[in-house]
Amino acid sequence: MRDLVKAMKALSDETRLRILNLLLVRECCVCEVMQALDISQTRASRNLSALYDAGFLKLRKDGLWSLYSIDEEGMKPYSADLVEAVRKGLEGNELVAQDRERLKSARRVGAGCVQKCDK
Amino acid sequence: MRDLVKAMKALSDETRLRILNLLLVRECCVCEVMQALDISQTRASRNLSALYDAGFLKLRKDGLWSLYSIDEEGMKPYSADLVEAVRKGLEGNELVAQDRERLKSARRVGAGCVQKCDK
DNA sequence: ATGCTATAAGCTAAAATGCGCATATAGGTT
DNA sequence: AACCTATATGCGCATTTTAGCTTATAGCAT
Repeated sequence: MRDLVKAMKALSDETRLRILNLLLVRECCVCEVMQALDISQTRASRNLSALYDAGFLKLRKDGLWSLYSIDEEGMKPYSADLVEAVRKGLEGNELVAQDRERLKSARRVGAGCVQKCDK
Repeated sequence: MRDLVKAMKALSDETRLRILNLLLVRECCVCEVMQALDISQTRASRNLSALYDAGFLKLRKDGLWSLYSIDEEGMKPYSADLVEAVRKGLEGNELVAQDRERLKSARRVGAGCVQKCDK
């Protein structure tokens, strides 16, 4: 029950739903999320952590980068249903479409991305 | 998006998950929920309203009683998925099993139920 | 009409949450 | 070594949420 409530809480925030939407496209590092959603580093990192703690994401380190992606295999069965419901619920939404669009031009290789992008 | 967040928020609370669990068994009035979960009238009423506002429930009035039930037909497709995920997520949980058990002895016909049960 | 009952709603305090600022950590480069 | 960069975290504050107490509303009975 505790875990279920935690999972639901993780999904009951617009920023985190937008992040999940990005990760439904592909694995992302924190600074790509910052760029695509146009949010601060703190905000991106904290909300990614929340989704991770709730069991939706897995984390892979590559040098300086933390690469988050949806943990298809590892997550609980009901969590997979929740992700599917989110996917359905976000379908046709204007904002998340823009986020996906911006993700295309987001770059992991940017020098000083964090300092430039943070607000 | 707003609606999806609202739906998730509605499900990100233990009391409301327990209420949903009761309604998965059958239609309930507020005072049956009070009895089954052993919670106050205010708490039962407020949390039922939250689930209703989020689009999960329908309401039927019968004299003094407000009868809430899961709005299978009326709810959005993704909401049905969410309810299914909750059902799965609560499976085997001790507390919700007890709640279901207590629901069996909860009575809508009790005289002065609210005054007696409230805490 | 009055009285009783089930539910809803206003007000309030307590608790939880979100996020910015600053700082810490850790991997990379020179 | 010193320095830069991506990410994580402690702290504080503002906002939101929860739930109790009280009161209001509305249906039923007498």
